[in-house]
Amino acid sequence: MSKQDGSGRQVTDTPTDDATARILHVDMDAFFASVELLSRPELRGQPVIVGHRGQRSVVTAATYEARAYGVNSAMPMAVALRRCPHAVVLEPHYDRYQGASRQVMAILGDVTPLVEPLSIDEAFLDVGGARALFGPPWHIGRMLRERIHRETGLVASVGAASTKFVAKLASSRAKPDGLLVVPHDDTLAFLHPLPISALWGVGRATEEKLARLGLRTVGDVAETPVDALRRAVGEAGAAKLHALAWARDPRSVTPERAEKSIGHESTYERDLSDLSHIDRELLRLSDAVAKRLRSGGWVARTVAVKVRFGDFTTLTRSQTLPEPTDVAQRIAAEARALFRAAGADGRGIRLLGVRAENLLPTGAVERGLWDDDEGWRETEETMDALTARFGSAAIQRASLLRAEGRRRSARSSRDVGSLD
DNA sequence: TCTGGGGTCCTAGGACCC
DNA sequence: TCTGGGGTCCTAGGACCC
Repeated sequence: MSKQDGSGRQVTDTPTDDATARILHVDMDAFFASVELLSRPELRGQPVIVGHRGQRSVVTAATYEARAYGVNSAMPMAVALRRCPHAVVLEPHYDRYQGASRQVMAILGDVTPLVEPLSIDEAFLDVGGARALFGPPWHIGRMLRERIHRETGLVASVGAASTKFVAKLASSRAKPDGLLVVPHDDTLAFLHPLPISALWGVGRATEEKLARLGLRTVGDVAETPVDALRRAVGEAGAAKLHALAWARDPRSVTPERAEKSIGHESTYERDLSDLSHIDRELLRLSDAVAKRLRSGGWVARTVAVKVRFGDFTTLTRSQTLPEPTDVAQRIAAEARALFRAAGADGRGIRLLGVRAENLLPTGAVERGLWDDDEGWRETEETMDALTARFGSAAIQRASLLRAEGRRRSARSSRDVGSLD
């Protein structure tokens, strides 16, 4: 591992020529707040919070100066301002963050096409093939940090390791404004002393379950038999946790990932109770969903609504449609029916949400590529056309659906047979 | 402390099929 | 006639991540 500065944090300029650390995790520091400071340079060095000032709003982002007062993302704004009354609160500007994100992702794309954006402000890179051009991972990390700062005025931290999971841990350890390379041979020494909450997928609930088994560190999880973990966190969770605790993470960097659902939701300053108002909101949310479906080239087979009441209890209801849609009125009609069937009216509504699930590429039905009974019509021409238009990730999903279509087709022909 | 909005993944039960 | 085990889909809810 690279050397450390006085605070125990790894500094950036220690050459570590280690080709095993081929996965980079690039994570922007206090991203939204930093973007805001670009247009408000006079606020540098002050505690700044990004978020609405509403009764029910939360902190979207905070500068490190604000974090020193115990202010964090997702914290209720009221709490944040109690902790740091003199903080400057700025309204978010998502279009600016999108723009900055595109700039940063473009810089990453100059190093390798193997860039997988994880969110608006972080991405994985596989630099295994970029070594000949750009040098070892630490050198690429340093170059990226410099370029990002020079060209956008923003600060990124970078972690490098042999797996995604450890690379991400490395970048968070390097923050703020740092670079940390964890060579393969140092991985377990780096990983095992960390608290279990460092494991991906371990939040408060899982942490408490594991604490009941007496587990505190990642090393503790590594030494626990999978069977014992399974009883605490279930089948998939146990396998995943145990693997991660031994730094086994087979996930590769995959640049294109098809969306699986598209949704919008709103929390209201005052609870809604008027049904016509609720219907208008469901239409507004459905319209936003439908617009994004159409611009992404999707139709949805399933519509889901989410309702949160004044007491914060939450329910979801969903319905798979006889035919997929990207039409706002159709989605809204389903959302309204689901809302009524849930028996939710009469109580104060704090939040409404509409989500489209089970997405299919648009035009598949109309062009005869998809049939509700037969699924995908598998011809070379249709598959080529689909791949060209939607990318391979969408087509992977499509072939799953095609298999489903075959089963359904088999079922319906049996049904016909039984009627004879 | 009193809890946003965008998502993903997992579990569990019932329906249905072989 | 009564029965088992395995698989998938659909739905609801919950945990988690940024």
